[in-house]
Amino acid sequence: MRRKTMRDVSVATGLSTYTVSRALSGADGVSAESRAHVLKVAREIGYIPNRAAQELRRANRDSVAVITASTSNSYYLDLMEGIHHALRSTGRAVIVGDIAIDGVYSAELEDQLIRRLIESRTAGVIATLTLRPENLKLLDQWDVPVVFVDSDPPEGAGHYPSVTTDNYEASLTVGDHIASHGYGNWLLLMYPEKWSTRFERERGIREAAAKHAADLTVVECENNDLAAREAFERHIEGAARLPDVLIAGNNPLLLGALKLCREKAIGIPGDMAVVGFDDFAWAPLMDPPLTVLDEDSKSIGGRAAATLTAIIEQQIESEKRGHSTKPDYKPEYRQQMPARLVVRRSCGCASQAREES
Amino acid sequence: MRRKTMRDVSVATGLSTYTVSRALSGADGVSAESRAHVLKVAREIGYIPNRAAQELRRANRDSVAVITASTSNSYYLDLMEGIHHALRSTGRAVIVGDIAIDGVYSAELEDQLIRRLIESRTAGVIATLTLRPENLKLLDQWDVPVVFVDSDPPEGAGHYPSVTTDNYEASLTVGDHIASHGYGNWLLLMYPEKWSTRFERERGIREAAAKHAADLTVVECENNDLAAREAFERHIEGAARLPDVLIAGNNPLLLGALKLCREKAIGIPGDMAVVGFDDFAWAPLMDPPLTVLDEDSKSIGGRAAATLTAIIEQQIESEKRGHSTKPDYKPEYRQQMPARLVVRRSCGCASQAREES
DNA sequence: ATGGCCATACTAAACGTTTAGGAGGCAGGC
DNA sequence: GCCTGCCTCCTAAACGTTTAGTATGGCCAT
Repeated sequence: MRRKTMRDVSVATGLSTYTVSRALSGADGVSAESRAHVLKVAREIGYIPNRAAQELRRANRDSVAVITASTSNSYYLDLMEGIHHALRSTGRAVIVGDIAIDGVYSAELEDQLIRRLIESRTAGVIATLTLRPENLKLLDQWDVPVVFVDSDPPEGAGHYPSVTTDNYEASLTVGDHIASHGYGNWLLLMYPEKWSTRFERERGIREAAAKHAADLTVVECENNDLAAREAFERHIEGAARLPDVLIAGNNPLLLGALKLCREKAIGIPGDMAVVGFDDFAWAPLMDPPLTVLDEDSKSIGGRAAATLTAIIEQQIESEKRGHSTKPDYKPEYRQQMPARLVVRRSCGCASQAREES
Repeated sequence: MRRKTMRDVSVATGLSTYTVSRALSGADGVSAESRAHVLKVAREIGYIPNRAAQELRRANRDSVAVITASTSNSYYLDLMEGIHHALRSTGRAVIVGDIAIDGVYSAELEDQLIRRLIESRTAGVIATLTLRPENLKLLDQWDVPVVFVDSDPPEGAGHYPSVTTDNYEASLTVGDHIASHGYGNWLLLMYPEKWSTRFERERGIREAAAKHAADLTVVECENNDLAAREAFERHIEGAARLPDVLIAGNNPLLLGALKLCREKAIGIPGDMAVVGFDDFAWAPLMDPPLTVLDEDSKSIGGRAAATLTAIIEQQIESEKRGHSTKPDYKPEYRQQMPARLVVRRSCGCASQAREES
């Protein structure tokens, strides 16, 4: 059975493709009867429009891309849920582009993906990591709006919208809390700078350490649990004694470190306290329950998607009026969401019993 | 700056669009010099092809969609990683369509998504749940191949490819293991039938219970932790005593049940043993470490993507030869992957010490 | 010379929509 | 009767590619 085109509907109804098009799209210039007739016939013969043709003709872009690298971190799930949820009502499809190979970021993949997104005239991009400046420039040339989520634009592109946790504030909170336990020897386990949340998180912890006169060591490793485990092991083998407290930069790193603790029978919080970033479903059930800094990933994702949608809509509007078609990045699109310290027991707090489930 | 089209390259090189097209696509019929010249000029003026036009003209579909519902289950992460990994080399983009609203499957959303996928002439579909028969028929009419992953085709569509864990075998293994502990009173907590893995899992457990003369109760709840918690609570309130062992149908349900155990101070495995389906990163670190049936989600995802790719390629081949363009579903595309019981301590096994990290 | 063959390149017609520019008909006001 | 304005609908030209059909020139064998 040959695919039905608009011409088929046109022939079957005896109306021109003009009328069919207007009827199906809900535009005016068509009588109520004609419209009803067209809709009926279209349904009967199983006509489904061809988006490639639509897009070509009206030069409208209608899907949104999310760029991720290494989604092994479970907070991506919430982020994605937030994004999907917010985008649902706009009718835009979500294209997920992962630019990591076996968990490691690849610049080449990033270039390929960006090119591909431009080829398919993507309506907008949500980036979960800092993009290369060349690629950002390319997207700008093609008027594709970009919103950074839980990450920042590259150096010198500060006007781009971004939705992040207020990581600096958050880290200060973490630092203050562990200082309140009297720990003087801190170890911060951190992922690479490619994920730019590192800057503010590290700055906050450093500042808190200085404020509370604590010794701070920062250890960097790749963004996955195996690397974290190894880096942590190397560190404690080289050190005279265990740190008082381990601060894990995110979940995969926390996992790696805890695996080593389990293996080496390092008691938590007895031998060493532990604090992490990003809450996750199983944290309250761990042994001991983990104290973590919770960011509301779902809201962050939703907010980012909503911001992107607003920019796209505004762009479409101004295009209609013949104005510039560059995305309009308003300062208020740079948003920081508060985080919340979820105190459980791994930090050394006694029996914070049952907080939220 | 106006967007560059192929015509611009044509003018700038003094060659026809025919030559430019062939040069860029790497087809023959173009001299080496011309090709080099075209490539150089195209790069210089910043030409990027328009996919809508390409797709329209060559009627080729080139992205692949993954249909999910409620991705709160973390095994989706591995599944997706496998899919992305396998699809990377094919150059096909991945479109993720989530058809759940606030964690609950929506048929209406399914219909919308399917229509949209046909509109954009998607090359193929990976479904993580059983689709509605109407939608499957629609996809078939439009020659869009579908592969089910960790789920089955609907009734009467048994010839569709699917990649699943051998859930029946797996459940028998689980049943045998818990029977070996001497438990005689089993509780199975299960998600709705919309996720079709339920059938085989339940069948296996039922059969094992019968074989070992154990009492089995099956409790159904929505596919999320809150619902599981509530259903489990209602059950134990209505029952004379705790079951000897709780078998959780998947991770979210396991999480919900464990939360209640923690709250009610139900000791595991002392008061009640626990076994789950689907391993996850934190399971070995739980208190006690969880005994679960591990399915290799990443491989399953990869296998499904590879199968789909094979079908698509074959379809393109046969189209070239003017043959039928229906997807060719070979029987061997129905694949079952073995699962592996990861014995830790929640089942009652003593100190299975340190298995894989 | 002539014819055949190959490599290279061009022209123009698609692909399936949307939409600018009109055409026709009808109603109302002069 | 004629003009004007308003609906409704049509014709035909885009949108940016790919490709069938064709042309040109060079080379080689006859």
